[in-house]
Amino acid sequence: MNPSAEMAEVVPQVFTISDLSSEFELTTRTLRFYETRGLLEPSRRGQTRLYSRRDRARLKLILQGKRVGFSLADIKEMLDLYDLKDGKATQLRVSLKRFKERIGDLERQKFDVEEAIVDLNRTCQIVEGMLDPGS
Amino acid sequence: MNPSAEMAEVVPQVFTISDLSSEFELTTRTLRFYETRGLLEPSRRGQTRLYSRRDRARLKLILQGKRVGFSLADIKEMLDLYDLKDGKATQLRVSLKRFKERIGDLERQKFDVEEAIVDLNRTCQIVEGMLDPGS
DNA sequence: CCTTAAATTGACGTTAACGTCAGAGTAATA
DNA sequence: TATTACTCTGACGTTAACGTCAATTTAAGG
Repeated sequence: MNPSAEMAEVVPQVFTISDLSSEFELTTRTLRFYETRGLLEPSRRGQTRLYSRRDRARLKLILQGKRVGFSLADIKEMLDLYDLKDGKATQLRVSLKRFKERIGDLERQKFDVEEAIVDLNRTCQIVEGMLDPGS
Repeated sequence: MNPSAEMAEVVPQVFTISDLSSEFELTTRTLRFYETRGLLEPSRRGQTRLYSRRDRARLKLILQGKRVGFSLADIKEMLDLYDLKDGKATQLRVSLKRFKERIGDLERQKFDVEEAIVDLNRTCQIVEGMLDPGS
């Protein structure tokens, strides 16, 4: 009745919540939180969550998304898109569009940060001038 | 009894809350909020707030601080430092230190953003490869 | 003086992404 | 089997920087 999980399993096929939390340095609270937000849906053995390798892969995608600044809501939408197996190309195109938009945002962000740096450097020079004995 | 404010005042000496809110494109709520946080303390005519040119100057500093990413709490501390007239050089040195720390933060931020951009560009290329008719 | 426009305070709401208990059940180990 | 060690759910808390009423007061203009 359960063709998998009864053969040899040298490589972990399932993970507990603390396996994943320690592997990715997240709290268990975070993993459960992601679940309530629909980003993960591990199976259960009784009450206890069992994460599959697929769940783990999704988690990796989630963290990648976070690293580049997507919100959890954005990430969920994109993950959901990938789950729709049909029209895959369309889904990819949708995500691609999002990615490029995000790159645009990031570049604006970079610009702002650069401006702020210039600004602050200028201010520093002024202040240093005020502190400078020669004047 | 009031040596100023009774002579010629071609240049506005006082500002209402809406003067400042429209000049700097803030809501009046924001100005009152800054006051509750101790960033501003305009005088009153009855209940009504009257902002002096000095208040306006402080507001400018607040907005500059915000632009480069300081929190309101940071800004308050620095403004308070400037108000202590003695040991001015020391105060300046303190602020200067803050500024440089902030520049460090900003540079790290810039680095992260750049990394994210690279990351996303890589991902885009992969996805584009998947969409590309030529395998 | 009357009307309308502007100002006031206070209290509660918002958003994101979790943190922090609390109380209770369950799994692994000696 | 006892004792840890882990897990579960649910509810409320947190942080920043304001936004959004609501009920009143006050100011300005004709």
